[in-house]
Amino acid sequence: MTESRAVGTKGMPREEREAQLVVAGTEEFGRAGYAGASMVEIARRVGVTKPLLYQYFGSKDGLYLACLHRAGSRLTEGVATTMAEGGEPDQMPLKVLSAIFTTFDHDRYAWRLLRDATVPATGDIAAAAADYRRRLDAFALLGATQLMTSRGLADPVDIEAIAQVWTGVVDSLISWWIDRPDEDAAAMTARCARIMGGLFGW
Amino acid sequence: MTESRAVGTKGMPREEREAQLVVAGTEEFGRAGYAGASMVEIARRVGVTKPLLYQYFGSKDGLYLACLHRAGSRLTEGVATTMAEGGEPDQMPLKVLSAIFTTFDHDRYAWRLLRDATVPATGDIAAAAADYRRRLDAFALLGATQLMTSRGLADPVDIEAIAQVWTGVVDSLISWWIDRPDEDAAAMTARCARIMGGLFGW
DNA sequence: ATGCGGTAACTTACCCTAGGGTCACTTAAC
DNA sequence: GTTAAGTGACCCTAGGGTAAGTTACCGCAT
Repeated sequence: MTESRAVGTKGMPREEREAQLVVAGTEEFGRAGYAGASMVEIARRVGVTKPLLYQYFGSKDGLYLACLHRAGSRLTEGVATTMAEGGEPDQMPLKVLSAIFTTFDHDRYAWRLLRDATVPATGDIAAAAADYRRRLDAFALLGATQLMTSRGLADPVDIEAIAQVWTGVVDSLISWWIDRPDEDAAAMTARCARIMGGLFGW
Repeated sequence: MTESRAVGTKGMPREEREAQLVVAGTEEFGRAGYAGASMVEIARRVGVTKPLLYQYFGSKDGLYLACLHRAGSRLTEGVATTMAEGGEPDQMPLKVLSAIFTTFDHDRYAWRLLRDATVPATGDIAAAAADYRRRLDAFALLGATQLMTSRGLADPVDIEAIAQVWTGVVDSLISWWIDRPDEDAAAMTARCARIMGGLFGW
């Protein structure tokens, strides 16, 4: 903890402090949601006061957007890379999960920012989050289509539903993981492999 | 809508008005979360003002608890009844889904109250919600255990994870359903049957 | 080496509004 | 005329947002 420094201490360069604040913000927004999170609490976590937070990010929305863009871009890039590698449709879900777990091992709340229901219904945040969700949903839809056509189930609305359920599965796996900090990405991936094997009879 | 009545109109009996307010509250809390929902907005939906809401429910927490208890008891009772009927482990998930869809066809937001991350971390609401979740999780755990032991997968931690994923699946199905008001409970159940058939190769 | 400005990091103390919560009152119905 | 349904107008606090100042560091000229 940066702590008990005298007033006016220079502290650390802006870039580094911003990174700290984005990490703290991601955790707090992820935990309590946009509406439930408090700016002073986020500042306090880093050992700094609110005005600095506002100087760097302008507003609560500004901070949220910074957190959201970091989470969203890392997520979409990671998933895009994994999907681009291709492979058996049956194997894709596990590969994608593995990529997500590895990327967010030390940042487990990030995923939740894209699916926070408490952000204002209109505005920059809603638009940005919807955009990231749209991109991820497109991947999910692609994966679901490949998986289902390989099994002769082709109703497009069913496939939409499957894609959404898939994101819900990721959601709940991450929530479960958040509550078990000792389980690392590799263990989590292995667990999912085992579970899917058992459930789908592979 | 009860609308444009003159001031001081007797209106309707308390019981009926309370029921309306609980319905409106459930929708608003479900949509925006505890932290994001506004009491005046909930009153406005019913065509009434805030003081009446407070006279009947005492506080925001009081209203939330009323909504939560209605949702939670209906849910746990419905699931308990369905689980008590017994049947093939493979068939239970669909039976439970069917019960949930039927019970909440006209009250689709109710499910979300049990899983709202924006309620204060301590206090009556958190305790009550945790209790309902605990009961539902126990059913999920039971179902997951039966399903998995029938397939020779017995790691208890894996089963915990499966149970949690199951609740996440319900969550995302309901979210998907909320966005498609024309799909009724029967259609939703049929869709799930089709999807599970395709995915699990039944 | 020292003093001295400029700048960047950071704070204290404040403003302002949204929204939770209350009071005193009005009117319809029996 | 008593009671229950309902209201307009208010209070108060939490929390988003800001203004003005304080201190440390760095580069530089002497």
